[in-house]
Amino acid sequence: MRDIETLKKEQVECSKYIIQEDCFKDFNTIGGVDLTFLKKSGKTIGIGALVILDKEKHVLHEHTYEDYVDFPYIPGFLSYREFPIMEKLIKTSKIEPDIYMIDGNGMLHPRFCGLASYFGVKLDKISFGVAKKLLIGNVNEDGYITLDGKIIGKAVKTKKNTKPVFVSVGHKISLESAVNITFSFSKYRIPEPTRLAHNLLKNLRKEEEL
DNA sequence: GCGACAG
DNA sequence: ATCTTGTCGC
Repeated sequence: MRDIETLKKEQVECSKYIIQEDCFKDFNTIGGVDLTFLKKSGKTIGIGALVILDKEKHVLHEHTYEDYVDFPYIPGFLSYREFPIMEKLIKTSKIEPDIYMIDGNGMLHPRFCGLASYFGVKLDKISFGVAKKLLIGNVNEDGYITLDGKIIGKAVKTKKNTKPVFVSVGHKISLESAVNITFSFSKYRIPEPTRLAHNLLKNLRKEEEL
């Protein structure tokens, strides 16, 4: 595994290519991406899931991809643990969604390059992140999250009387659109795309462990 | 050194 | 994230 300082430099470099504007006029499908991990004979295995929905929240396609994982989880470096499988996941999918919703952060990151942005820039895809916990930054009264004087995301209440989710730009989309899409695909606290991807993995595991 | 810390 | 049952509450 590469040196942490080298990885930091790569993240800073990658952040320079992020486009915070909508590179689309409209879209028809959105794909939720999530991963789960398990141990097999001492080795860590990761399984990625992609669930594609239409605007009516109807599932159009489901796909999974499994492989070994060597990189550990280090806050701020999630990309190096999850991206390899995510890349294979979408490249082996028969259907490609217009936009990707990733379980994690985009620019809401110490070096403005979280998993959703890394994914978008590396694969040249439209993407944004939705995280369940705040990684960094300060939330103001309007929900906007700032870091070094820059707006890096927004705390969004997708469901009343519950904790917010943290939305941020991944690549080729504006924060406003990412937030609007998050709202339009929310039924529960976690928006449907990533929630269903998570459930797919949960059920997949329940079946093969019996 | 202390505390924080996506999944 | 994962290990884990029932249970209190909207």
